[in-house]
Amino acid sequence: MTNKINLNNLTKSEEDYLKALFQLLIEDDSVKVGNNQLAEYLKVSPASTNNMIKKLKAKDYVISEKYGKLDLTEEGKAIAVRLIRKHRLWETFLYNYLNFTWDEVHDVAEQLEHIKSQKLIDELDRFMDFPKNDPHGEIIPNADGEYFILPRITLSSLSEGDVCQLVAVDDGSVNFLKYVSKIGLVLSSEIKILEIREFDKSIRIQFDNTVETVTRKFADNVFVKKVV
Amino acid sequence: MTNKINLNNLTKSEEDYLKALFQLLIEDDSVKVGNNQLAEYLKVSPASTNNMIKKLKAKDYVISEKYGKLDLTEEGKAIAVRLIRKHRLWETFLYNYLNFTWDEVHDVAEQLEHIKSQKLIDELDRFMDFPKNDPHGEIIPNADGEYFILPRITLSSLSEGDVCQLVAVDDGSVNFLKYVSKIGLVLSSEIKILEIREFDKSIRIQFDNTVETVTRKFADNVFVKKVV
DNA sequence: TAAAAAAGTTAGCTATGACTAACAAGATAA
DNA sequence: TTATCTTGTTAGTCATAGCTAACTTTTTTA
Ligand SMILES: [Mn+2]
Ligand SMILES: [Mn+2]
Ligand SMILES: [Mn+2]
Ligand SMILES: [Mn+2]
Repeated sequence: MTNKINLNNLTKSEEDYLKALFQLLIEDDSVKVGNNQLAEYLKVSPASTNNMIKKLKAKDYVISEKYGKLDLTEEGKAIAVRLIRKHRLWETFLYNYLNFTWDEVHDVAEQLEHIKSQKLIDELDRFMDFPKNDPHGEIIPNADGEYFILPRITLSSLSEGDVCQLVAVDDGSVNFLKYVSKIGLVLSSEIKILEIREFDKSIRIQFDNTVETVTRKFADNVFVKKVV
Repeated sequence: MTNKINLNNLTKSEEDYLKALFQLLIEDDSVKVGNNQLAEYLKVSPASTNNMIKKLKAKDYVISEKYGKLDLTEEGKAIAVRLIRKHRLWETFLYNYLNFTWDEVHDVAEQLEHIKSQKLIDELDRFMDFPKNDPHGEIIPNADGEYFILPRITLSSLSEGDVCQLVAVDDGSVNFLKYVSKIGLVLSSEIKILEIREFDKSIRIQFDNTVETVTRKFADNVFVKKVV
């Protein structure tokens, strides 16, 4: 009787629900996650999530009381972290070896993360010499299933005159990523906040001798660490 | 209106059926393929294949008359060939870059061949510098969808005294492939037929200073070209 | 604190892709 | 040529995973 978690008898859907719940639980730190919120995140109906949550509770991956909020068991979390590890390793492979761009990697990694083979992911990791971060700057969970969150704040939380360094970008929107690339921002870019316009909260930033004005919504998706 | 075939709206099952039918049609050259034969090959019930064939006929990938034999349309064939291309490119990647063994690649490639991304497969091909053969010796169909069959005969078809070179092995059985590796046979091995025992058709062969006796069944799965 | 809104649940439907059991058509053999 | 076997088809069932519509519970607001 080993202690190893069996990742191999979950459907693609079950995996996606566990990963989504994990991501909602860490995003809104300590804020409870509800059924409808999960439904909206996954773009399915509340009836669908309610149904799946029942199944995942029966399998001891999810905990919740009737009409109550959702939580993951340790096993549920472990499965989610392994999926995130696979997702980010594949994104790194596509980006570093197969000429995929920032905005192209996510959708294909969404498919590749469900391939069932422990050896495949171990060897991919070794082949790339155990990368630490994915192309969007996020930390890749290690083989032991340890999940670390990059210390970061959003660009929108800074004040005029602050200087920061780009550490990660949200990879949820292709259009956003194309936009980031187009204006020339890359990981580690040093960004100075020139001006925050009170009227619409738009922000004038400077980096690499470029000056751009970006919206608050844009700045919410850019993660930085403060330098000055 | 382009001439391109849309590979992206087929389910995994539909793809597997088209590929299976293609492989049966080229294996038993010109011999007709029936519903039950396809069912046995795919290890599903005849009712299941009958059902799927109806769907594939409606989509114009398969041709057949009621109670008649099965055939693929040009479009059906093109989809099958593209799947085989993906399968063999992934096997090559796993074998050449990720330390997978001969017998390990097939099952994972069965999953990877269904990932939907044209760029992924084009770039994987380029990354490996356009390999011509997969790890079992089979020819990888090119990007234009051309399918070539390796000129070959089975080891079992040779006579005493013949000398041949191993060009491919059947990749259907893990146990068979492990056995081939264990006795030391590799692609391009030069094999001499020392003796064919009439009693049970077992064959004594010699290669690289090794002498082995193999069964007829084994020799049926070893593909060679005659040297002498 | 009662009404309204939001959140969660249930019932019943659909599609896909398996299955078994019963049946029909075609091929083979006596 | 008729009986038998093989092959193919159909009907009906199940599991998975979606959906809508109706309902219940909880939370918020007036
Ligand atoms: Mn991603
Ligand atoms: Mn996914
Ligand atoms: Mn194979
Ligand atoms: Mn397949």
